Amino acid sequence: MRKKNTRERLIKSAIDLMMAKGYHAVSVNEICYDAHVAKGSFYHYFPAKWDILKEVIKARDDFYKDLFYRAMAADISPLAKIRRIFELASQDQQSVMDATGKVAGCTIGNLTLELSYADEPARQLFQQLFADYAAIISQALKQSMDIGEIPRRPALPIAQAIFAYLQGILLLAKTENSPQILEQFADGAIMIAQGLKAYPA
Amino acid sequence: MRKKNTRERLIKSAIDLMMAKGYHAVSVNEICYDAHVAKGSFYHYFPAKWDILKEVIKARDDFYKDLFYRAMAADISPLAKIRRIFELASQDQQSVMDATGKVAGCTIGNLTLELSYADEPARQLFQQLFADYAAIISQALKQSMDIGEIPRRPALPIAQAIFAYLQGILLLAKTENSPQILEQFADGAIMIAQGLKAYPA
DNA sequence: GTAACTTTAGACCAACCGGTCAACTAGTTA
DNA sequence: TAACTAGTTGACCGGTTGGTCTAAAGTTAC
Repeated sequence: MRKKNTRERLIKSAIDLMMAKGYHAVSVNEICYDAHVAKGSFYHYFPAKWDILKEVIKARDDFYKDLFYRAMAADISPLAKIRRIFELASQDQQSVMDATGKVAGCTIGNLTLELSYADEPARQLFQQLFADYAAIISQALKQSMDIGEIPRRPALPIAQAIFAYLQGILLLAKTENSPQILEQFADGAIMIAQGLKAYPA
Repeated sequence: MRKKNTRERLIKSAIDLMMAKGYHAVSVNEICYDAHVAKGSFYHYFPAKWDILKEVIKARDDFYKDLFYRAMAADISPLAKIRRIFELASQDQQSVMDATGKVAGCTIGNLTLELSYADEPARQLFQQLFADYAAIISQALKQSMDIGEIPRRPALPIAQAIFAYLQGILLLAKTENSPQILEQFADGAIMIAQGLKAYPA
């Protein structure tokens, strides 16, 4: 048969389903049904279920990195860029909610919680991704220090704290099923940026 | 036969396993095996798997509420009480790590992410629990305002932000597999307490 | 036209899932 | 001691899981 976009459709279905329900709660059959693909085709493209999970993580990571970089590229003050991350995340959650009726939270964070206890390789992968996001935030913090917007001090731990705060607010938005919460609580990140000292070495 | 502590053993095993692996990833068989109980006995005490999950949530909620109240009861400044929550959480994660080699994170937060998308009653339960924790933190914030430690303003949203931050830091501690992170980043909560304004009504 | 190769299809597999059930055991009461 | 009851057991149920496999269909090259 024609070598159509079967693989892409499978990945798209896997993304949609795993964003909503996580990894274990989504079955291979379910992905295949959603993508209108037979099971044999699934295993033609992916050696195991784990392999499509990697694609899901990659796709979501790309999406979030783009979101972060969009915030960084805005022509606003460095601190406002950090606030912008929360605003863009709020819009993202709003669009998911419009489509599904539910706030899904951050797929990366969700999968981290689900997998990183039992699956050490997965934990290390997520650790790396977290470090990437913190590094992006760290850039904005350094810019902010350069222009005297906030006091100069080690930026990375502050960036980690802000990213953790973002994840916590995403969890809150999920339990409240309210995307606006991300905007409402964005100021917390600014407070951390302004006030948090580096943690003791 | 003797009406021993079968029920309690099942609950204990369920707590241990679900703290580590979540809900879906733990099977009834696994709980029974761990508790040295036959499957029939499980369903003698619990109508369904969901019912033992409720016991797990209740037990962990009791534990965390006790942790929060211990922090509140300490003879220290209100802001220091909030910091104390992070210290106690750090000790808790450390003890879990000593026993299992892994940081488990907050069971309530973990189960929230796993269940609250597909299971609306569960989501509402977690929403209530979150509100309870925020209410406790809110008390400390009000005390802090009373003594002029922080500026007076609506306490509840600030408490919500601090609780969200705690959850985010717990996620970070889990990905880094490092309990100390909770202490290292406790200051972020103080920054939120000092600086965050109430969100727009 | 046909050979070689890729893609698709779904029946099939052992293992496991949550849950049921009838038989059985032990302690309590009469 | 006989009846009753609470507690225990594991075989068993239909359904689903992740994953396999063979055969057919589509595509390409000669």
